[in-house]
Amino acid sequence: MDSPEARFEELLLAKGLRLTPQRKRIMAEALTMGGHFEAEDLHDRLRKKKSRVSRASVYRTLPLLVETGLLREVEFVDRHAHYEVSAPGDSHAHLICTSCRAVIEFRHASVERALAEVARSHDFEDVTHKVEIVGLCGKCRRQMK
Amino acid sequence: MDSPEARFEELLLAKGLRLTPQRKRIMAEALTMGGHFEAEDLHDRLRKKKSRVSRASVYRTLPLLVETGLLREVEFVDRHAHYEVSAPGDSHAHLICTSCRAVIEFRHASVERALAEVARSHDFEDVTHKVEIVGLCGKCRRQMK
DNA sequence: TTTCTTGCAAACCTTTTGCATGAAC
DNA sequence: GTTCATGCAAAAGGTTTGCAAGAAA
Repeated sequence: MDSPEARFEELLLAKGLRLTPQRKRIMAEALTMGGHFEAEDLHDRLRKKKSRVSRASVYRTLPLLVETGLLREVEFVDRHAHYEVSAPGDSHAHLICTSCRAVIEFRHASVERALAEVARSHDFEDVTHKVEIVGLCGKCRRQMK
Repeated sequence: MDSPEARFEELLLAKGLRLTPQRKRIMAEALTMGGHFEAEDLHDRLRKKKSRVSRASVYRTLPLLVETGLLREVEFVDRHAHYEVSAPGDSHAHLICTSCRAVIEFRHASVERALAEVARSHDFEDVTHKVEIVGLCGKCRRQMK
């Protein structure tokens, strides 16, 4: 597997796009973001570093990073985009508590296996998938009683 | 299982809310929507029927219908809410083609089973879950080559 | 030099909200 | 009568876009 930089460059090349300092900075910073983040978080971090990149460029670059596979879009309870760094082979999903808003990651081979089977049986190429269980965590459930 | 009307009334009662003509109309119309729809679609249909209900009331009522279990929120590729009528026990998920935007429903018992197991093992109550496979359908994949 | 990219600010679009009026209970 | 809901229009808030200036190839 190539380095992130190389993969990003490759995608840009393939699309006839240019490798600009802004895109480099956005990519580099995105890869250092831990956990989930949104466009605004990334833009803030860049601004604090005096890495002058416009909000528009951040918004324009994020989809490219997703396309490259360096980021993944996650979390759909909110109505705006959330991202996380995408470690290949490290697919996971989220349990979201509607009461305390906790987000618990989970990994479960049999979910993955079942989804792979679904994609195969529908002649569908699974580029990415999103799995989210929305409900109540044990703590909140107990507090309600 | 009670009728939709009864279930909705029950929820309103439980929350100290009122059964208004607007809420009734919105519920009735929502249940006749086939496939996926958005708030605006529902509002349009009501307007065409000269069923005067404000957009605000539609937006305020949709979450109540989801809470009642009459509707389900689906589809998260777009950034705004999509709904579908929720037939109990008829949980299903979606394959979404990023090229032709086709949305294919699928049902797969082993996905359901795996998710139930995940919820159980995390002491989590699964109120609803969302499963979406994003990628390329067979037709688009072949056209690309 | 051509084409793509940036940054800015304005536009967009869905959703939410404040407020006065009106209706359910 | 109280409390809640409605409708309107305005605000909100994330995201997109038109455009002129500037940079990559």
